[in-house]
This record gives sequence, C-alpha cells and structure tokens, in this order.
Amino acid sequence: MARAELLRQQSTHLALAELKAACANCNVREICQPAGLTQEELDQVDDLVNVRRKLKRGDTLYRAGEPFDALYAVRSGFFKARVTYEDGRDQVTGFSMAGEILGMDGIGNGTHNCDAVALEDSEVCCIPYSRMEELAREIGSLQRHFHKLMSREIVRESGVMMLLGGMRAEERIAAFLLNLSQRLSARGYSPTEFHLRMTREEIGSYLGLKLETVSRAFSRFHKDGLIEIEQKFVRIKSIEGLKQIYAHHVS
Amino acid sequence: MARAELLRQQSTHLALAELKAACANCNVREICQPAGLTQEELDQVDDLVNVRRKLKRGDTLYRAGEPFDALYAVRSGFFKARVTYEDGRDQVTGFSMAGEILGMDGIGNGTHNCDAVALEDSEVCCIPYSRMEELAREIGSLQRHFHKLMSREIVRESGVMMLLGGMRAEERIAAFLLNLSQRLSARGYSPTEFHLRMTREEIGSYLGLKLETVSRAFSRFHKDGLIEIEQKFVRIKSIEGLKQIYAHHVS
DNA sequence: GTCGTGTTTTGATATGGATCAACGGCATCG
DNA sequence: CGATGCCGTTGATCCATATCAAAACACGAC
Repeated sequence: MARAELLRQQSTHLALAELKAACANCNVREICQPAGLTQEELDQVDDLVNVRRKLKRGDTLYRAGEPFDALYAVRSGFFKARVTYEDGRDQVTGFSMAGEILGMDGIGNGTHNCDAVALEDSEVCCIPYSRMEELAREIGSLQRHFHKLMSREIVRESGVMMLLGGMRAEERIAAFLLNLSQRLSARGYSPTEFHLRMTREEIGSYLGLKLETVSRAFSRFHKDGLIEIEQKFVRIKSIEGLKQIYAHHVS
Repeated sequence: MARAELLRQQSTHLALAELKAACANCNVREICQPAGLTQEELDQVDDLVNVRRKLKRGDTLYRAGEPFDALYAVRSGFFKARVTYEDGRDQVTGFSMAGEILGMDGIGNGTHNCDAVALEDSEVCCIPYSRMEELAREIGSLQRHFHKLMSREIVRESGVMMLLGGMRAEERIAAFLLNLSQRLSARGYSPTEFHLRMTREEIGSYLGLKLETVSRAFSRFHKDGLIEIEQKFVRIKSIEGLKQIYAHHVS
C-alpha cells in the first residue's frame, strides 16, 4: 500500500473517531440528540442540526450587528467572542471550545452583539433558531436543556465579573488556567497539558490585563514550579498550587 | 371628612395607581400578560403569577445554594444580587429595580448561585418555574419573551465585563449613572433626578472599585458641574458630559 | 534558506486607584 | 435629647499594574 494511501486511511479513521467523540462530549448533545424521543421527534431533531460550517483561522462566524438567526455548537476548533467599541478598541468577552455553544447573546434583540472569531480552523453545527424554538415547544427535554445552557452562560459571566471586579493579576490568571483545564477535561482532553489557542494579548483583554502582565504572571508561575510554559504550550504541574493562588485573595 | 380618612383614601388611590403602573411598565409583562391569548390561556397565565411576596429592607429573597424553583419579577422596590466567596468577602453582581426579573441564574443547576437582597421595602411577583416552562411550551409569545429576557441578561453582563475589563474609575461611574438613568427612564421615572438605593461601598463592589474611589468620583463630577449629589440624592445636570467621560476611554 | 511581521519576554519608570487615617453628618434607639 | 453606629468625605501615602522600550524569538511568505 502506498504511503500516501495509508496516511489517507489513517486520517479518515481519525476523522471518524473525532466525529463521534465530538458529539459524545458535546454540551449541546441534548439539543441535537435528546433522550426518549419518538421516531418522528428524532427525525425532526435530525433535521434541526443538519448544516455544518467550516471556518479557517481568523474567519468570523458572525459579527456584531448582523441579524441573528442561528445558534452554533462548536464541533471542533476554538473561538473568541469579541465586542468592539465605537472608538475601535475591542475586548474579548469569552472563549469557546468544542462542545460549547455560541450566539445566545443575539436572541434578545435579534442581532448579534459581538463578533465570533475562529482562533484555529474550526467546524460548527448550525442550529436555526426559529426552528429550535418550535421544537422546544414540542420536546420538553430539549426545552429544559436549552434553558439550562442559557442560564449557565449567565452564571459563567457572573464568574468573570467576580474575577474582574475582585481579583489581582496572578489570581485572574491562575483562575483562567484552572478554568481552561477543567473545561478541556470535561471534553475528554488532558487537564494538565494543552495548547493555548489565543495570544497573551487576547488573554489579557479577556482578563482586564495588559499582555505584559499576562506574560510576567506566566513566567512567575513557571519560576515557582507551578506550570511549564513554552510559547503556547502549557503543562500544569500543580493544580493545587494554582488553586492556592486563586484562593489567596483573602482580605 | 376627617383628615385621617382623607389621607387613607389618597393613599389607597396612590397604591392603586402604582399597582397599575407597575404592571404597565414591567419588563416581564409579556410573561404575565402575553397578547393574543384565548380565554383558557389567559386563565392559565393568571394562575401562573398569582403569588406576591413583600420584603423589608435587608430581607433576602433567596440565597446562594438554596434550591431554585421560581423566578421573581420586581413589582416595587430595589434589589442587589450578591455572591459570597468562601473566605467571606462578597461582591455585588447586579442591581434590579421595578419591572425587572430576578433569579435566572438558578435555572442552570437547580440552585441559586447568588443572594438577592432587598435594598428597600419591596414586593415581588413569584413565577413558579416548572409551571412557566410548561406554559412556555403552550404559548409561543411567552416562550419567545422569556428567551429574550435571558439573552438580555447575558448581554447586560457582558456590558459589565467591558466596564470592569477596560474602563477607568470615572468612566465606570459615569457609565453606572447613565445606566441607572436610562433604566429609571424606561420605567417612567425621571432620568435626571433619583435616589441611589445602595451605598458607595455597594456601588464600588459592583464596579470593582473601593468606596473612597466612588466618593471621589462623585465629588469630582459635582465640582465639574456634571451632577448634583447630596448623600443618596442625585441630579444629573449634563447627560452629555457624562457620556463624554464614558466615551473618553479612547486609546 | 532570508526577510518581514507579529508575538513574547524582560527591564525601567510612571501612575491610578488602594490603603490608611481622621473627621463630620445623619439616622436610629434608648 | 444624647449616645452610638453606619455612611460619606477628604487627605496622605503606597503599591500593583500600566506604560514605555528594547531585544529575542517564532512563523509564514517568498
């Protein structure tokens, strides 16, 4: 067998495995594949999430001001959400990884209020919103899960507000690493070794810090033996140590 | 007619007028009183929001960790939402006034994740959540409005994240005053004269500042002729001036 | 490979807001 | 009505992080 052919096959196998894994770990699974449905309901749901969209690094999934008509489940890849001020400056308001959902900010007034930008080549499942509202009326488990997803987004954001309002630089960054670690772990990835998909500047923007401060904190954690960090690669060597920093904000 | 009797009647009239006004301006109105319903549906909705609850200043509507089973529409009064750290410190994550809704953070995992505390004597309409989910499945307009309310809460919070992440002290406080003004105006109150229901410390906690910084900013705005401020009473003298400060964060 | 560009690290300095401290005002309660 | 306790103001000082600057490094285009 030619080497190229072998590679192609391996790659196909990998793709199939990843495909299954993507759905198995997806937060949105209960929207695409709710349990205990009749055949008719199953067909309807199948129909709901039948469009995928591939994005290259740097591509925009949607922009602030565009009409809202669909939610997106991240199938693979990584996104940032970004709001842009009138004066041109912008701020990162969130990061989304595979299995998470994007776009719920648009429901309120029918237009997106932030940009969603792919930080690496990514694929999303499109969930037409009006159709989802209809189905939510018919399928209770779908409705319940959707409400939970929205509510959790509210809770996530109030967590960030606490970060921004009450913590100092190193605490924010420790919390950020722990949060990434926990979410990656929930999706079946290593909780201790991962690649940062965003720049120091984007981390800083998200955490209300300057990129130099982010860089210094990483260096400090490295020096103290809490993490290894080399460019975008991170290995957490002491989850406990990070937690202590995070919990150190005692008055 | 006896003077006492006269006073009682006036007071009753006032109460009735306020009662109607409360519902007429309520954000949640479309949940309690959706348009275009059949008589049967109307009866069901009537039944949904039939319990009220009065709270004294300082009373807690719910606490973090308590099981979640209802949303609350603020009928009159003023609330703060507060999260408490393990170490005992707390942070204010929001303020709610008449016509706004409280408790959506609890849907995600079935328990409230913050305390809701009345900052003055208040009254709320209780909306049992499981019943509301049922009705949302039957009444499309109710469902749509509920989704919008949740989404707007997400957008509101990302606005606060932008405040906390990217603005300096005076900008935050200008934005805070403008936000209060706009919300009061939407509820039919004066946009330029109002009483702050919260202390400087609570404002600071919300905005990620110390109470001294809040006080100094108010003094500065006063000196510059943008506002009058005397204890908790505020009169905004230049909305435009505040907006300029708010928009002054140009890099 | 080399060049060019964007990213990261690290150092030196500046500064906005925190912290510490003192006092004055206002409301509540005996 | 006076005492007590919160709340708010203002001043002086300190410190965490921003800002400015420069160099090393990584990566893609050619």
